[in-house]
Amino acid sequence: MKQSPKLPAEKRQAQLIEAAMKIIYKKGYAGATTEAIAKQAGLSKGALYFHFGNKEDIFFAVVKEMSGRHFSIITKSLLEETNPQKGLEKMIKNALGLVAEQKYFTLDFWNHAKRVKKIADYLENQHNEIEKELVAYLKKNAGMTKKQGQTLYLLLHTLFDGIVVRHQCCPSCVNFERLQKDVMDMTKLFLHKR
Amino acid sequence: MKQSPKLPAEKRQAQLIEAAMKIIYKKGYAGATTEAIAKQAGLSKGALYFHFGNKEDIFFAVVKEMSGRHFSIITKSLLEETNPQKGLEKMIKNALGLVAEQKYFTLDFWNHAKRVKKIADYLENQHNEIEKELVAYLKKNAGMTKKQGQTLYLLLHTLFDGIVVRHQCCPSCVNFERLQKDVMDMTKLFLHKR
DNA sequence: AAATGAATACCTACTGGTCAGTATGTAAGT
DNA sequence: ACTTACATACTGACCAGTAGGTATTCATTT
Repeated sequence: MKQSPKLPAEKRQAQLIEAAMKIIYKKGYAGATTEAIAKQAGLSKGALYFHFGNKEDIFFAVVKEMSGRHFSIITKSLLEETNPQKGLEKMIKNALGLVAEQKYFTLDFWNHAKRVKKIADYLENQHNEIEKELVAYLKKNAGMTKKQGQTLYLLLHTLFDGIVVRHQCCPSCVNFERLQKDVMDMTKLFLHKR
Repeated sequence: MKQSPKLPAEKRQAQLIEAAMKIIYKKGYAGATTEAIAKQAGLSKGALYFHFGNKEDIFFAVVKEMSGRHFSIITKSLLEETNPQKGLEKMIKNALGLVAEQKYFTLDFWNHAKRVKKIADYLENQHNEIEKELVAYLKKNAGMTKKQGQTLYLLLHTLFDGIVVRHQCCPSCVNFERLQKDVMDMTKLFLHKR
């Protein structure tokens, strides 16, 4: 293999992260060999290791990238609507869109991430950040208390996680439209009952 | 190591299955070496392989055993109550009890199971069997149509899955009592709104 | 009752494949 | 010429599965 022209570190790393995301998504963490990741990026394993200390660092970089994208999509959805019902609906719709388009974390990601403390901590922190955003949004636009906002978030997150699992374990069972409607009903109930 | 006295095949296999369950629960499928499983059973790897063809067969046997126990707990809960609200509550309570007591499938189980067709098929079949039981129960005791029963099951199952995920990714986030109450509210809503 | 032989359930040492990570070489760029 | 980003060949740890050995058990024979 001819040596690739050099690239600035951050461009090269972004390329490697994209490649790793694809392979890990497809084969799971264990199945994603560093060889396969390097090949997907059109580079050598040596190049991969030049940029990342070990396989776990690669995975962490992938998780951060994906998590950042999710965060961005969610907060953007909320920002676009001041009506709480509409804001939540848009958020739910877009979040489920990620799953349907196979752009969200899989069971395998979770399974590995939770075993690595720094990654688990990072994801928990992201979880808290999103919660903060939503709670602030609901407080401002729906007059909810912090506690109520947190409860709604937990419930929605739980439903969402469940949908991810269902989608992966039994794709034919999951009717996204139906579930989206149910999740929205839940949201409505919560907004009007508190 | 002194050779263990012989046991009837089914007793020995049950012993190995229990051992495998423990180790796989603790370390995940990949982390559960055949050596560790054998050691947990107080036997040798050779003995393990005498009874099971390969590691996957061991895992399949474990999944079947656990799944059978879940099925039994769920159907028993329903049988004990003819009042639908009470029956569902008992079922939900006992199901969540499995999770809280760390007796239910983990992300790791799912993650591996879904990659092995015969296991995925088996679990899907179990899923359908439980659905049948619940649908029949709701039809008989709540006058629900099959479709409605199926929808409620999917929703409950989704919530349940989400709770499993939450519990594993962030144990401190999961207030079982709170979530149980929310799940029951969901159920109530469904029972009264249809 | 004790001895013997056969079957089989179990044990131990081994094999070979896999792959994360590394040492060394070299091409790209200044 | 020098630095560094990248490539290649290699290393060693790990572990599922296997081959050969042996202890346990039961049935038969003495």
